[in-house]
Amino acid sequence: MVQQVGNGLRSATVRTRNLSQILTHLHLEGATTRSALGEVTGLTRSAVGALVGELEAVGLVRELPSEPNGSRGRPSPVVDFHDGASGPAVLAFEILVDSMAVAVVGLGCQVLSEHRIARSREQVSAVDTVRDLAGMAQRCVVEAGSPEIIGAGVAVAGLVRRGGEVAVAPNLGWVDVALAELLAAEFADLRSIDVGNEAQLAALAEARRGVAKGFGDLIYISAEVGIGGAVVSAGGPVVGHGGFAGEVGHIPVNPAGRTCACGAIGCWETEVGERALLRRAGMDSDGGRVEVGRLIELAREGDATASEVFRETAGWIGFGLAGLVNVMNPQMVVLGGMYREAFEFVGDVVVDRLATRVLEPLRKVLVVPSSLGADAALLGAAELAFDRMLPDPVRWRTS
Amino acid sequence: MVQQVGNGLRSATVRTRNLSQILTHLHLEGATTRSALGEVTGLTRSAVGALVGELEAVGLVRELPSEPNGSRGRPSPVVDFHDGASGPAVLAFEILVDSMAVAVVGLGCQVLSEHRIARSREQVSAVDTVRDLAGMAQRCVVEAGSPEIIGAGVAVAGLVRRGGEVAVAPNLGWVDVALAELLAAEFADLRSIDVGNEAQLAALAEARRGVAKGFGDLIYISAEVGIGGAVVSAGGPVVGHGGFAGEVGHIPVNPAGRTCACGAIGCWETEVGERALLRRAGMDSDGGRVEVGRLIELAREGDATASEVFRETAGWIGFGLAGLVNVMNPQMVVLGGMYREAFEFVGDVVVDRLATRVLEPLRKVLVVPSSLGADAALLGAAELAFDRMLPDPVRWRTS
DNA sequence: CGGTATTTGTTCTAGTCTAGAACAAATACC
DNA sequence: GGTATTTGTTCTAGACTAGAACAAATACCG
Repeated sequence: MVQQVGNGLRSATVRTRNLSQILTHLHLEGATTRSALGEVTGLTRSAVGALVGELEAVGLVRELPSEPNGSRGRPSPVVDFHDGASGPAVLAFEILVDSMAVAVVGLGCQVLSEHRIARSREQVSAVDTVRDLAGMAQRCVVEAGSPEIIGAGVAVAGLVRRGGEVAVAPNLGWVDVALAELLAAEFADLRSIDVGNEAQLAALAEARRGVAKGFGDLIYISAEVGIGGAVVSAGGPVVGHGGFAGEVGHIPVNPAGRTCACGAIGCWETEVGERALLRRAGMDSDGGRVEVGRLIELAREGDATASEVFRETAGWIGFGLAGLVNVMNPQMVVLGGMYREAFEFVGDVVVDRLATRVLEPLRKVLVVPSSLGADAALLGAAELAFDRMLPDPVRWRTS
Repeated sequence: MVQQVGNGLRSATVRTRNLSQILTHLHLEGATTRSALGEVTGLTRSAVGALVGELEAVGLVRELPSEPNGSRGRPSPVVDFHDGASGPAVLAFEILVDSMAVAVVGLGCQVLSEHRIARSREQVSAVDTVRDLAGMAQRCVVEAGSPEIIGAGVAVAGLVRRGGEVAVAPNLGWVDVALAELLAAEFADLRSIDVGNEAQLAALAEARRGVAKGFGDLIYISAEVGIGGAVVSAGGPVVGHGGFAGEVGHIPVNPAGRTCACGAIGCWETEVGERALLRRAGMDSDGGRVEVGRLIELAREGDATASEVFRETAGWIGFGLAGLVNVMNPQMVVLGGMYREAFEFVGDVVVDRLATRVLEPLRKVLVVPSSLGADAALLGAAELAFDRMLPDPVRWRTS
């Protein structure tokens, strides 16, 4: 246990934590009654009343008039967030290899507006990317009704340091990009800008609002141009010392395998990446998302070659996942990106492979497609932004 | 973030957390002054005085008279634990394939007495094992001066469920053993008995008191009969959904490899386990610890074959570790067991292999031998026991 | 339709716990 | 011996919730 200096508790801490617990519960679980909030927190009715009163006073929540609910006793009023632009919101940004997205998101992860654009895989500089995002963001904010923006989160396809710099994003052609600073220059009023890796943020979103909600231990596999991943353990992200955890594409799986783009031989990505899939199908390895879509369509049409390609690839997916499952002991593996699209052609083989390669006590692991799909990383970016405010919501709101 | 019901804070929580923070700090960092405890916690002198007073009143700490320390100002008294049997202690048990150990351990992980015995690899039943441990424990307690025993921790070479049952320990021949219950039957007065995997507990000990102290993200490799491992992330253990995380020996590294004892093909253990090492050296694969010791001696004497065997094996160690490092992004990898003994013959090659196979931003990872050595798991078991009491020490002490 | 039962909101006081001021004590320095 | 500095002790103020008492709002029952 890493101990932090200066963490002695005091009355003010009590208040702050209780306010945070109530707001966080509403953020994750949705509107609920004051009475239920008492049960959730274990606090008395008077304490909950005062805490909700304070959150309401600073405009973070609203109390709806109580209505009869068919049971005896005084009905309890419902505590909810404000609709739309009446409450605070965050900006969520997503920068992938062939697309960019911006959303304005309110508490409860209410998407107030969202814009997504495709772009070519030609590598665009960070400066140009941020300029484009700024334009999209302005339009998004206006379209959302110009809510108060309290922060921003950014999901990037690359390795992101804890401080928010993009150390390297090979498929974007970026090295040592201070992305948070570039965005801060465009959005001078933002109080916080946090940057994270897209797979880690997608995992965060699936754990809170997607297929993995309620699962404290999971692995998320992001299969876009590269193979990325993320681990959630005991409800929290495993980011590692530098923030770079999750590079599952570079797990060595075959000492006699192919040379990877990273320079090593036999990485998992050389067997299950987009290029590997297309190569195995005898298609243009550089065919990108379009060719992958074609392959999926061929498989849906019953094309034997396409089906066999997915079967073989699924074997390798299972091969690499077996190691991850043996090491991390997750409840669930969530497949995103192209393996979410192709889940029907790979799911069973992956499960079979895990059944033979994972130790028996660890074998009860669910393998599922992402439910948030293309929005996973964007919602994760929004959560990242909210996580700055939720620990001390009233202070954030009043300063 | 997984939210827990009933976690509202109140005045009593403030007191409990502050008492815990002080005692935990002393447990991990050793005796220090009241004034320094004020700096550590951020609390006022009067608050710290009252908290230390309460810990002293229940016999958990003692305040040594202050002495001039050469600087101006009133010297601050030192807060320390009681010596030896005057303070509370825990029982630490360790059950490996060819040895058993028991220790009596006081706060601050002061080993008051320790007994360790070798035993054959013939599989001994859990019931017989516990009976033997009970005898050892009684002798240990007496030898330690019969301190008050407040709990017990057990490190086992096997897969341990969160609830403390040994799901399977292949090398012990155990399946579904309720070890905590067996021990509870022998030690009716114990307030708690917690069981954990030996690699996870060794990692805990190294992170708190060993070579990895202060490192929040690390990987521990236990190389005994089998290859086990553990991950510590952000200062906390990664145990996974069922508590079974860390089975690094069964990471698949070679699809064309050998059949593992677990039934799969190409597991890491088939290339870096004890039997693999001995096989590669042309020795008796069942030669065990003695033959490994001989191989190390041969290498020390300059035997070219022995050195080459270690070099080749180190390549495989690095091959598998590269995946772990890419996924977990640790600051440090700690090698225990036989690779701690043989570190001088494997360390450099492991580092070289990581340098070529780990992504550049993740490459700054230290590879070091365990400093706690054979005691690591035992001390980890003691920490496990203390972790039951430390969150609410006064309640533990007075009820 | 009035009385009863139940559940929750509001008001208020009691209690816990630390913050911080004021003064005391114990040192080193001049 | 006086001054400066640091920390301990004592005490009151303030923050915050616990919980009692009463009020309000419902459903149920005869």
